[in-house]
Amino acid sequence: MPRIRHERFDCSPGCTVEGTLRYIDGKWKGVVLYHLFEGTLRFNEIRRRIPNCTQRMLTNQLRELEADGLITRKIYAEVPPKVEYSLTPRGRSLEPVITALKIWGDANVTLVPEVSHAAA
Amino acid sequence: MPRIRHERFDCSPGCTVEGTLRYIDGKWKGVVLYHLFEGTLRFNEIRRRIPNCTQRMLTNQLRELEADGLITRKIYAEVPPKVEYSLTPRGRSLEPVITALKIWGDANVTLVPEVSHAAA
DNA sequence: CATGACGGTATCCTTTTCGACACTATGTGC
DNA sequence: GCACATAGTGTCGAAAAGGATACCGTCATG
Repeated sequence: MPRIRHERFDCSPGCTVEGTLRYIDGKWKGVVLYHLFEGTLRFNEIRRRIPNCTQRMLTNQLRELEADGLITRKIYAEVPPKVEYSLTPRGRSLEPVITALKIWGDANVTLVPEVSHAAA
Repeated sequence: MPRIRHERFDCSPGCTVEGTLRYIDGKWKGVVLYHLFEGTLRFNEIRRRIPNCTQRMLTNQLRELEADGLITRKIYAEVPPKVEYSLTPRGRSLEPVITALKIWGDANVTLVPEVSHAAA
């Protein structure tokens, strides 16, 4: 959960940039959203796509995304539990943002093991 | 300084999304970059544009942006110190990303004082 | 002589984040 | 009767991020 970056987002024109970051910040939110653009996924399907994320962390990130109205959680009252996650329209509207992030990353981040101050 | 999100960015296709976030995460980096798109700015010019950011924090953010090769720092050996910050080409290449962030924020974040789990 | 502007540092402390690990319930397969 | 899969929750502790505050040197101005 990112800190509350500001109380209001009108302090300067660039503030809404931070406002958006508030939603997609959180160690795994970007990737989770990215995978949900493919379509609805079950909990463990997401887990398998993001192996480094612990179960607890994934739950947290999903809960925050849900609280922010970006995804919905659909529970099936079945015997082996089944929960499906999918994007809300609001979540889907983030697609250009995630795409921009991915394009830049593909061009500038690709397979860089240590990025600058990682050693500090 | 954001934690090292992954060691490598090839774990899944969405990973470069996180890779990009690594650069613009940090409480004030997004806004700093945003303001530098206007053009070169001196230290205190940036400060005045982001009043809620403490001097120490601003210094930190600028140093990290510099270490990541997104901005350059030009020191003039003058009597009242003068330091100018401007974007590198790499930093400027983030413009579509910041713009996407801003567009979404303007449409979805505008003037929301408390955003969801802020009270938690 | 004191104050302010400039561009920072250093130190301390609190809050947040995140990872490890254990634990839950139910039903199925072996 | 035991393990496994599902989708979680709870607790603990370390590390990182970030805020508050004080301090630095120099020159100009009042």
